[in-house]
Amino acid sequence: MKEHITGLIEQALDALIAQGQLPADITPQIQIDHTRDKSHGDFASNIALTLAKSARRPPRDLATQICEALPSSDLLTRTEIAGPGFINFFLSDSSNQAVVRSILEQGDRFGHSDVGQGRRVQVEFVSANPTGPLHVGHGRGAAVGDSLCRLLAATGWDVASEFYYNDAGAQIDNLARSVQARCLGLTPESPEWPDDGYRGSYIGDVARSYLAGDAIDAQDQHATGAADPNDLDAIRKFAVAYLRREQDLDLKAFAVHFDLYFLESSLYQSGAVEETVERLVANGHTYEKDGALWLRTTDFGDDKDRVMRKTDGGYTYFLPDVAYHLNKWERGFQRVINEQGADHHSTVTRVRAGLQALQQGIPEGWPDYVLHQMVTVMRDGEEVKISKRAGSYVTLRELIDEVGRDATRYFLVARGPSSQLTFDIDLALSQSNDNPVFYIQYAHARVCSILRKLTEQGDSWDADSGLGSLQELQEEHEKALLRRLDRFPEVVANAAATLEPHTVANYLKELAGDFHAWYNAHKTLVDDKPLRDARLALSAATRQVIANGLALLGVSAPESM
RNA sequence: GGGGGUAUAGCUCAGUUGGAUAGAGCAACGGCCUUCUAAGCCGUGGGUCGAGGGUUCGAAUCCUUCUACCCCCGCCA
Repeated sequence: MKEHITGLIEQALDALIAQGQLPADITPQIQIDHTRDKSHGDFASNIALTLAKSARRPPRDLATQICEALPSSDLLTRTEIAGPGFINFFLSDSSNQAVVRSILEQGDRFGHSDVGQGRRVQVEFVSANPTGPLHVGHGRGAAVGDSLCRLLAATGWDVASEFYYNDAGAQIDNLARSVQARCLGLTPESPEWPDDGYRGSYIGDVARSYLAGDAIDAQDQHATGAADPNDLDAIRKFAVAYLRREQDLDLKAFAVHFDLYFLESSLYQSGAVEETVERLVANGHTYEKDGALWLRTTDFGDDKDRVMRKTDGGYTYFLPDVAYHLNKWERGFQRVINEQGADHHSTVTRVRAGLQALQQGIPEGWPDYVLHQMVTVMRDGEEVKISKRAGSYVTLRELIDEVGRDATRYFLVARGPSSQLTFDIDLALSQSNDNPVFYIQYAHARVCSILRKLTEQGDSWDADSGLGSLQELQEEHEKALLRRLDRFPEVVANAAATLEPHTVANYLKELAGDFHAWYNAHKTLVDDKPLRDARLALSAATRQVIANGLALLGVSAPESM
């Protein structure tokens, strides 16, 4: 529709230029906006305002001329000049109602598009090391990352989701020593407890399971426990598998799927890390200082250079990160999106710098990052500090168990990633009725209920009849709902383009609001059959869009509540 | 000290990328269920869009300077 109006304006401008009313050298940027206030029509353009200066004409005069030059269109009933020089476009009823047919015809594909054109995109998210269960911060990453995958898939991208983790570094050693200490009967209070050991009670669970000889099958890790508390390698392997399995269960409960789990250790085994170092050295972006090997990241916008090989010969974490991203590039992902917590912000510059220093033709701003700000958790009116080492934090699983998967996902995805998020458990529990996710789901369930009622009455609904009598939809509530439904594809496209899933959540809240208002004001199952069928068509279309939108957020659309 | 983020109603937050009179939900108050699900609807009150300056037809939105809070700034990941 926007394209249609843009085309009309273009024709009008061309005509005015041909008549010599406008200078030929203007370069109009035609912008069509949805109106905020329906008294301003359905769409508005500021074209006369932006052209006023170069045309040296008062904007309202210009607007009048443009309006007069507009070709006629079946889709419009009228245009008007308003305010300082806006041109408002009023759509005909039939063009407003056409969206119902589109929705019912396209079904669960309504709102999808093909802007991605089948290009590949990789989304990496969560990427938690297997040193403990997933906490609420990981949950935000999971909710946002998974929703991004769904949005990108819906807009025509070929999406690959990936989870990257370190199964061999210092933190894993720490994990193994912590589990070993538990195997030996130590507790975090013991004087012999390892420095910086993981203190959470789950470490004791891992130790017991190890000693019991349990067999662990995770998505990508398998191990069997042994009785020997002195076999640190066996403990390490077991602990990693055990905690990976825990995380798998967390992710499963959250309905989040990964196409690939990528091990940092594989980059060492394949020689990718060494190769990366050699290329960086060969390209002359490195130097030796204090017995360490440095990368001159300041050449690429960092505020200071970074150590890549430590004096002990080991590599700092960011070097495998660079090797990993080179690997992504070499796998053919011209677009990569990394969703991570904002506390990893400093790695963005370093990884990009390392990739530039490799001189492999990787674009400067590659890869994309979506950084979500911290989640603070409130319980009993107090902030719960997240500390894996101290073992005091709220796990994702606890949240899912307490407030449900749908509410948890919705809460975590409904805010812009760049905003800090407070997850108030007490609020989510005690006032779960006020949770917006129920409000949206309720709208969906209500439509299902109407259709059930129809069936109970021994009646059935004829979609063709409904689509044939859409002109019956003349109530203001119905027009508002039609306008809202029409915007869904644009909302999806915009959310995918800006990587902001929360805009879908906001849209759904508004859509549900429009529906509830209509539902209360006007009965659907009326005796007047054409009107009834038209309303059923509108209801079914609303249900479809709610279901499609919730699917993008990974939230279910229940048929009854 | 440097980098990133945030600041909008009492609280939690939107604000369609610079448009017309800044919006929801909670909380407060008052209404609506013998009628398709009241987890709903309708109404009332509530604002110096952190502060100052700038850009222009037009700013919550862009630029700039401050202020406050959060996160990073390790040869940890």
